[in-house]
Amino acid sequence: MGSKVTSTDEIAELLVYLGRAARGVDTGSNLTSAQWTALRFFARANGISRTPSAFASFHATTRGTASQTIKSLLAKGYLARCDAADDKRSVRYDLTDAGTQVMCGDPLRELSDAIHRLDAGLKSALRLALPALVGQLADIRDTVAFGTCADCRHFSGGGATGYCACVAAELAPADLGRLCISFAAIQDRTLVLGGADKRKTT
Amino acid sequence: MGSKVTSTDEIAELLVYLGRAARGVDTGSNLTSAQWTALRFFARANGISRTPSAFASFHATTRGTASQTIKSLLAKGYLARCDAADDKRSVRYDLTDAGTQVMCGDPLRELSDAIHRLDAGLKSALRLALPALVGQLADIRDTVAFGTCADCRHFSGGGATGYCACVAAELAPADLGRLCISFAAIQDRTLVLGGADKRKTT
DNA sequence: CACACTAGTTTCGTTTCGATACTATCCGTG
DNA sequence: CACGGATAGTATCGAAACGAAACTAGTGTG
Repeated sequence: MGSKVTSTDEIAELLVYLGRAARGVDTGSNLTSAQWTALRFFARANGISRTPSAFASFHATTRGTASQTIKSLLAKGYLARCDAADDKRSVRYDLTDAGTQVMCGDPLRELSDAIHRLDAGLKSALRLALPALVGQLADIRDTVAFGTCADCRHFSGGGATGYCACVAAELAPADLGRLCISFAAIQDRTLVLGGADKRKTT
Repeated sequence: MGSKVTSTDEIAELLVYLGRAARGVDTGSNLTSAQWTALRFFARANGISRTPSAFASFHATTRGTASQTIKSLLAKGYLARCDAADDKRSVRYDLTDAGTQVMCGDPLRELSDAIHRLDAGLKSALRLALPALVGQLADIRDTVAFGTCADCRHFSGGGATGYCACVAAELAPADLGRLCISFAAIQDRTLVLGGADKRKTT
């Protein structure tokens, strides 16, 4: 094989291309690409997911590297250490006010603008297809996926609040719709392999 | 300001996430992420686009870095220097047999598989939405976009052959459907999902 | 309580990448 | 034709990003 190019391959290429192009140009506040990804993650993840380990698996890197990235953001004053969990090993990082401030200059905004300009049909198609794709990929790799409650198998109930079968509790409105490390994609397919919670961190 | 999260932002995040996750695990043939991207590009670009400069703008990097990546692939014997243009400054690189061989182990295959498993409707939606998105992004940034003839404004005529208004000539079948540096996106694409509203597997 | 395991951090060496400078070639203008 | 200015490609260097490994500390299971 190798020489036959299907539309599937083309889609894959475009995804990689967009993912790289999305890094954009850093205007002003000089953060590196990794730092932006981290800041974005901590801005968007729910309480139980704002940890170095969770960010490491989200960013597909090691915990050591993740720790370094976080440290640099701490030094800049954009993140604050905030350990308030029952597990004393665990550390939670929150965005500071300066952190939320600087997020306004996120270079990803360019990509958001481009998406915003898309035809509404195309946009909602993306809104459906991409989470599904993330789920498929995580399934193939047998790794953790990330996603938000709306696409999560653990979630039930709609409206302003809802129930998460994973933490076994009603969700705070603030955490609803945020990135979650315990996310498990809803699969259209019937071939789902069993485990609801498959985690693997090296 | 920055705290309201729209579905647009979610899409952008997912694209970045997928783009990074798509790097996959390198099985066997140890090429770096940049080297894979280069190899993929030279495998998929048409004649006038297989140059260091074109790759540099495709990969959103500098010509110097692009040159280095290419050099490493030359050393491995996956690319061959092949300057046959009228412009003596310009250099064209082609994949060697070993290069096409090694492309079979492309880690991007995992992502392709994931796409392949998607519902057909979602997949064709991606096939429409992503090129449009690339076009919008290039438009906002005022940079070059990359794409294939099917989505290109310069292209007309269908079937096995077609006319490219940019090179002002009929295209060789081999170059039809390959990446082109002179690509210009068709702007107003809308999603027309046929009557078959798909929700199920296969 | 011993053992295995996980969370987080630090250190170190490799690799990668961007900025810069340099050469060769093309092209337009007088 | 000569002379700039622009463009294609390359080489060099320093900063950073990253992965691997070692280390500390807390958890939980037998």
